[in-house]
Amino acid sequence: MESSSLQHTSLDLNLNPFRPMKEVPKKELAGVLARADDHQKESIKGEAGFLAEEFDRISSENKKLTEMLAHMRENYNALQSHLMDLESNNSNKEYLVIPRKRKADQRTDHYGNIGVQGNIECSSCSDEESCKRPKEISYSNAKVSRVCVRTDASNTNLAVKDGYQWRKYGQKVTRDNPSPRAYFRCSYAPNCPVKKKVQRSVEDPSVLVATYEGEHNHMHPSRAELSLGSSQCANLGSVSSVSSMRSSRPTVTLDLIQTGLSEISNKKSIVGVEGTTFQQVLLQQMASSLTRDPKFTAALATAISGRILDFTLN
DNA sequence: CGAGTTTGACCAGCGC
DNA sequence: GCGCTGGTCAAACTCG
Repeated sequence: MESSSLQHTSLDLNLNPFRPMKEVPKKELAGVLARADDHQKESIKGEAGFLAEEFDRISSENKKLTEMLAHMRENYNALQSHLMDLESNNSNKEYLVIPRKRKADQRTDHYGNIGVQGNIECSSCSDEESCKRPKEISYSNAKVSRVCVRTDASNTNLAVKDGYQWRKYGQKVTRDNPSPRAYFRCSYAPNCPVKKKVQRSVEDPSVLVATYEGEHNHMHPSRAELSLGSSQCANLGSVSSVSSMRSSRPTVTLDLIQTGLSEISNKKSIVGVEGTTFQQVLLQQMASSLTRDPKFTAALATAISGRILDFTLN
């Protein structure tokens, strides 16, 4: 995310009553007003006064909301810079929190692979007891990264397009999340040890959380295509390059609905895309919440009619 | 027919 | 030891 994504989020509702109205049929309104008698004019004026007050009140609310938004934006920028600092500090550390370590991860699977943590394989372990690891292990090669992908919540497909070729080998419903977790292996290269777990976020079912383990031992498919002259779309690159962090790692969110981009070349482009999509999502959410609010729509109708009355009475 | 997906069974680690 | 849980296997199935 980028601070620039929040630069243009003020609530400009175009409610300035003093703005010239080119689209109003003036002659038509003048004719209607001329036909009305004095009593009707009086009542219209009274109503117009009330509506003007109401409009002022709403305008001040709008101003307050705009100020609140600006304040939130400042807080967001401060948090963003703080996050960047933490991320840059963590990039020098290669400590990963391993929730569990199973013997199966060290054994050779039916693909002839060492487990995903093969580069930290427990060759020195003489027995089962000595193989037990502390929860926090220091090692430098194993990569664990997490990528969030925004998708349609109604879409049950757990596929996360990142340019690689994945083969699903299992699915499981976990305790902490009602949505199933899908397990994938990289099938682009026969001996690629990379595995991927995809599960919907508990907080937001429209977000798929993909956890990548290990490093690809082959060229990225898109680069292979690019080397052949195909430059149609860039890809995520090595997923490991997106993020390799601790358990408190920040995540990268791609909005595939908004952008239609399924593949992005690097972190920098992800940030850019996410900035614009974040702005779009924010605007959509604001618009939908406003249009769903009957008070707001009534106030909007009042303001519009106020403009018409201001024009006709002056 | 081969590659990929589904899904129930199985295995291993962990806590009690 | 037992039950719970996450991860993996593999037969059956689907699809192009």
